Amino acid sequence: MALAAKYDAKSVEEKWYNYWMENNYFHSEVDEREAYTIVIPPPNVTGVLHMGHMLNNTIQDVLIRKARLHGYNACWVPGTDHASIATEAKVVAKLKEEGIDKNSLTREEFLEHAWEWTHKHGGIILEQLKKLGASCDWERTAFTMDDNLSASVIKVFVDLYNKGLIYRGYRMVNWDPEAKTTLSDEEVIYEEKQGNLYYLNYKIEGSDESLTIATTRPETIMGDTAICINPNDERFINLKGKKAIVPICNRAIPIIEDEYVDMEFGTGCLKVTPAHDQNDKELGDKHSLDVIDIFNDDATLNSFGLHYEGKDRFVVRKEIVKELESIGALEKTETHLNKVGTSERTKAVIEPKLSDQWFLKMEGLAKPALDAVLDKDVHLVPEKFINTYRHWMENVRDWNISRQLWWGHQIPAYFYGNGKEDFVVAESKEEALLLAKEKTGNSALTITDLTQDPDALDTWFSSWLWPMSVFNGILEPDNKEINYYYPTNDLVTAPEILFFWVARMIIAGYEYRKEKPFTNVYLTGIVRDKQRRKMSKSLGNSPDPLDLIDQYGADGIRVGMLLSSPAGNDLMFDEDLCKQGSAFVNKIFNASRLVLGWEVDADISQPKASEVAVQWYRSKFQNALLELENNYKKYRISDALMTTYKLIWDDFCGWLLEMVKPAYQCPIDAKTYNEVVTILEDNLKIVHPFTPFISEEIWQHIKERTSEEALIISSWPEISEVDTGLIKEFEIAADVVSGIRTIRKEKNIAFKETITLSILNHDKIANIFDPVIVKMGNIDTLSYVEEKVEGALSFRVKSNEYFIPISGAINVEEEIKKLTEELIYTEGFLKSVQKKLQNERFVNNAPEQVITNERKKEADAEAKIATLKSSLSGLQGG
RNA sequence: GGGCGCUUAGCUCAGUUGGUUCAGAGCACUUGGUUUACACCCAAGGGGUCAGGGGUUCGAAUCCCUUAGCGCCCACCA
Repeated sequence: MALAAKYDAKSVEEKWYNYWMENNYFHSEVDEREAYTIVIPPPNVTGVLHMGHMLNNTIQDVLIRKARLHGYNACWVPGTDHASIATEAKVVAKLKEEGIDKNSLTREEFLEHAWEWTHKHGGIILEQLKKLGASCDWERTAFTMDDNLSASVIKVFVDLYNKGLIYRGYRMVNWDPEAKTTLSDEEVIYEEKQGNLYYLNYKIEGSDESLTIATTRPETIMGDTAICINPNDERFINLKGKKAIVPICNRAIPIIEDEYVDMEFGTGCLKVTPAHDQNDKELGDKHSLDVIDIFNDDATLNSFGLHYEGKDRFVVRKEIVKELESIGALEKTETHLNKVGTSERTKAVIEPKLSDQWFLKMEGLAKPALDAVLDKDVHLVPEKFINTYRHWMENVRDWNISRQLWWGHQIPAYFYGNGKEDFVVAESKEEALLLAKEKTGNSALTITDLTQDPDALDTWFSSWLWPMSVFNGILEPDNKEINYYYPTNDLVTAPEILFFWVARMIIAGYEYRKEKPFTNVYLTGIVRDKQRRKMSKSLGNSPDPLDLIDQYGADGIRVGMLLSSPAGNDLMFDEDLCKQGSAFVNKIFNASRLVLGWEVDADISQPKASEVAVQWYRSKFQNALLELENNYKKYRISDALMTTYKLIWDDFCGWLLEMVKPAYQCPIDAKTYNEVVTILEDNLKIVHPFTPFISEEIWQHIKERTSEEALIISSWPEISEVDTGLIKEFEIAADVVSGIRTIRKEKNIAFKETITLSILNHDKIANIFDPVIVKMGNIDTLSYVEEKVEGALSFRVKSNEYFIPISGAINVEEEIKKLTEELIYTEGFLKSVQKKLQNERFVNNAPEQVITNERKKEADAEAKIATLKSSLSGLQGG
């Protein structure tokens, strides 16, 4: 069956994806081959594909397809993440639309809605990945809340608790009043915002004096439990030991002294609100101050807020400033730039809040994970991230792992009483009961006396186990899959989650398998638009990936995305890149159509030009294979693509096919045809990771193939020695062809018109590619001459001269001018080389190789100058 | 405030340990061509003081110092 006149990406892509699926090529089972494993960074279960996913997963697919071709047992494990806070927020919003308030539901009822939502929207993103061509082992699709993955999480929690690494603490945490949960430090984004610094007067108890403090948060004065000054501050000596009266609430609070206070900032007087500021909390602990929490969970004021009770903190801020002004307590207001923490998910301004939370001690755990990266046991690509990683790991703080959410893994802690320590941690409630009985000595306890901690675990507390839990390596640490697939090979992810996820996976890997989870971490950049803005839903500057696939084809997008995406550098996405990608696909298609459309005649012998052309291309191909190996080894995927692109576009299409192409409507000899088809097949193999669909399409068109012979499971071409001499010799021939084209253009000689070429060289050795020159230059006779050809146009390649006699007058003046320019340039060049060689210090210090090269350059230039001069004198004389 | 990185052609980027004509690639651009696979084509061509300044060296895009601009990470200054 001949190839269609036009390439139809859509039907071809669907056809081959189905074929691959039907034949189970993506599926991997443990066998005797070496494994090559990638676990997908699990996208949010209810998310949709965005450009970042496109880039990320294209790279993973390139790597996995290449590994598959290399004969590895390639396994790409797909899956999704329950994304506790993001998903819960979506479900809450959806319920709200239906007029249902989350608080009116029981946990069980809410979870039912959440599961319903998950089943409805979950996995959409995985279907989208199929459109991209992702060759994931779909039978292994995992979800962080699958039974065994959940059990793994619980088991790990219990284990870490028993090791004393998980503890419960009353701490200042980041509170998201919108989602009504705590956040880890990493989930808080600090933004610089223009705010105000308010100067407030506090009266001194029992006197007419007052002091002035500066604060950015006047609404928190109801929570003030002290004023703090620096003991060395002479301005305030008279205040020592006295008390100040908080305006509005008229409460007396002590004036304490601590060197923590910066005498230069504000007024040198600080109000202390231990319930709502980390530093104030520390001061409070140090000086045993009262703690007054004035906020409800939604950041409205509680009864301590007096007449502001029930109002939002920002409303109160405005109103209280007015009230303070009216009673003369507001000294002045200054604008002030400060960093405001906001929730990564809800964008709400974070409120520091004291509460009981679960923490994981990180310091000891982090050590092996830090060493692994520093020792390059785990290799970060690009390496610039090592520094960032080290900095974080050396300063790692305890991880707040509890969230006040329902959607997720419920913390396996069971309370049997109201005391702070009245709980046990166990994998099941039954087990918990036994432990509780043991701990309390109260054998009368029953299961109903136990209440499980309502909090859920941070999402990352499940994803940090991902490379192990997808192979069930936590529950069954010795199962054959985990032993076979782990450690995985490459992880491809965004630098944004280096700490959230990558670092923690390394930590978990060493803790639970005494081994790294992966060998290489390829960190992609952020996909931005042409104006360098991050692509985001809110900006509306992100194209819909599926629309792009419709328009340019999946192969086209894959190429487009990879054309400009060096590791760790952001990708400036431009749809023109996709155009270039689909143009490349089109080029492959048309070249194949040409080759496969040739009529073959077994009786014609192979032309010399074809024979040498094929030899040359094989060398170029080998050379490209070497380059590709190097590119892939360094994860320079864009470079690997460009190497392949140029090989196919320029060398294969531009040169090889033109050199072996038979005359119009003439058949091709069988030998050349077979060789070119084999070459085409090799090309398809190396381009397959980038453009899986078109390559499989052409591959299957070349001949009938069994399911064992599909391109996707064929083999990467073998590397053999490169004939660099052949490549160099060809370059000379190509230069000659180029010289001929230039003359044709200058003199307006149509390609159809044949010309005669005479070559004057000193050793008279014919270039093996002369037949190519004849064909590509449309030469009627090519001959070697001993003397210059009079009245002919000429050009030089290296020290050879090429003459093309032209009927009709040649412009002597013009020729002289051209030759003179060339002469001047060459002489200048020679001079600079000679200057170098005459420099004693150069000759003494430079390596021999460099000097030899310079001498060769000198000799070449001298020879060329001699040729040019004799040509010139010939012209001028005649 | 601390740390890290970046700045090379109109755009996106290469440029290994300083050394061949090293100032490159792709795209874009200009000019010309095309009934013979592809205008998603072919050929030829223009275009950069390698951010500025200083230094080391026989030799610097490459190493060192410095200035400017940009980006990222970390940090509790009210």
